[in-house]
Amino acid sequence: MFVLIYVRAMRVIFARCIVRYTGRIDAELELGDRLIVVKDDGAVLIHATSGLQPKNWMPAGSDLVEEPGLIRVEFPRRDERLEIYLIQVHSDSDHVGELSGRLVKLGSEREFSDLLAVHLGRVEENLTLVGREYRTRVGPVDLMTVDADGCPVVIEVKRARAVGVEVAYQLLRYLHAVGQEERWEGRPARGILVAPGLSRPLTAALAEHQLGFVRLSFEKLTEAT
Amino acid sequence: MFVLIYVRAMRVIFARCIVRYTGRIDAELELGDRLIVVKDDGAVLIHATSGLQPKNWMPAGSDLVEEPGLIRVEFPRRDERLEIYLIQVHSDSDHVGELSGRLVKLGSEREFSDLLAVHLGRVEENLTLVGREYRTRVGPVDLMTVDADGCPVVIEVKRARAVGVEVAYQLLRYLHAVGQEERWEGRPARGILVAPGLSRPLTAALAEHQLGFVRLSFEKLTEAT
DNA sequence: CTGCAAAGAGGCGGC
DNA sequence: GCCGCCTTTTTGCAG
Repeated sequence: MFVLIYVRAMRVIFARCIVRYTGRIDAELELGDRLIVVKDDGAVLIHATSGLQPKNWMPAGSDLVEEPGLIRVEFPRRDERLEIYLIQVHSDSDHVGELSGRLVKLGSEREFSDLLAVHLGRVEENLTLVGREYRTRVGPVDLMTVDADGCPVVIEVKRARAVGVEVAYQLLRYLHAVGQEERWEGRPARGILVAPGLSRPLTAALAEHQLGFVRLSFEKLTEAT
Repeated sequence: MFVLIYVRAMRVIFARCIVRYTGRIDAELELGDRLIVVKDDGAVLIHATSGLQPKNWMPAGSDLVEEPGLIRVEFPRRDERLEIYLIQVHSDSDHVGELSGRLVKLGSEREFSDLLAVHLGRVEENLTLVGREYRTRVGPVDLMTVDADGCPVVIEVKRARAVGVEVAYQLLRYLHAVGQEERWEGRPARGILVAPGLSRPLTAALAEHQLGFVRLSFEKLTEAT
C-alpha cells in the first residue's frame, strides 16, 4: 500500500558565479559567491551574503534548462532571460517539503477599512455607506458614503504611519470623478482622509484643497470598539 | 604568515517550523517546511518551497538570539520581532563567501531621464533644460524646462510599459506647484508625459486635462541616437 | 486580460 | 532624520 503525499522540493546551490539578466532591463552581476534558490514552481532567487533583497530573480512560472556550468532560466511571455554561469559550486542540494502551512496576517489596510465601514461614526456623524472599493473612472474609492444632506463623501483610508502628499491628489482625483457622476444630482462632493499620521507637506495640501482629515490608527480603532 | 581575507558568511537552514511576526502587523506562518536564510548583516528570510516572495523576513541590522529550538530576531528601533520555532531541522549549514562582485544595471528610469535631458528635441523643439529632479513644494520634477516663449514645461518620464492614470495627477500636481512659483512671472505652465505606453484611462485623463504625451521607450531613444 | 492600489513593501537620493 | 518616488517592484482584486 502506498500513501501519496504532495511533495514540493526546492534546490539550493551556493556557488561562485556570474549572472546576467535581460528583459525589463539589462543587468550583470559580477563574479561572486551567491546563494541560488530554485523553487518547484520555477521561481529563482540569487542572494548575496548580505542585503535583504535578491540581486537577481525570475518569477514563478519560469522555464529552466541546465547545461554543465550554466543554468538558463526563461520567462518567454515577457521575453525575460536569466543566465547563471557557475564558476565553482560550493554546495548543491535538494530540499523536500511535505508540509506548507498558511500565512495569516492581521492588521492590513483591508481590515482597517472593513472595520471602519461599520464604525463610520468615527469619521463623521450621520454618514451612510454607499460602497466599499467603489469604482470610479480613475480608480476605486475605499469607502464611498453620503452625508445627511445626500452629498457624496469620499473616504480614503491609509494604515501607514506617515502618509505622503500624493495621497491628497489621489483623493482629489476620486473627488473629480465622483463629481462628474450623475447619481449625485450635482450635489458637491467632499473628501476625507483617515490615517494615523501625515507628512508636513500633506498637511498643507489637505488644507489648501479643503480636504478633511481624521487621525486614527488600526490599533486605536480596535481598542476603542 | 596570515592572509586576512574579508569573509562574509550566511547560514541556511531547511526546517519544519512555525514563524510569528509582530511589528507593523501581526502574522503567523503555520507549521510547514521552509528555507531559513540568515545573512551576516542581520537580514533574515523565510521562504516556502514555492513563490517568489519570502513569507516572512527581517531587515538588515536585526539582532539575532538563538535558543534551543527557537531563533529570535529583533529590530528594536521599529519594535519588530520575529520568532522562528524550529520543530524539525532537516539541514543547517554555513556558507562562506569570499567574493562579492557588483551588480550593474542598464536601462533604469534614471538613465532614461539622463539621456532624454540631452535629447530634449525628442520631446519638443526649442526646449531648454532648467533642471533635473527640479524641486517643487510637492515633489521633484524629472525634467524642468522652458520653451521658446519662456513658459515653463514640466516633463515627467516613465519607463514602464503601461503607465496608469495616477501619473496624469502626478503631472497636474507638479504643474499646480510650478504655476505658483514667482520665477515664471505668471507665464502658463504646460506638462508633458514621456513614456512607452499608456493605459486607456490615462489616455483619457491626459486629453481631459490638456497634458502632452510623447511615446518613447528607452530602447527607441538609445537606438536612434 | 486590463487596470489600479496595497505591501510588514525596500531602497535611493535630497534636504 | 523626514520626504517623495522608483522598483526587473510583487501581489491581489475587481471588471
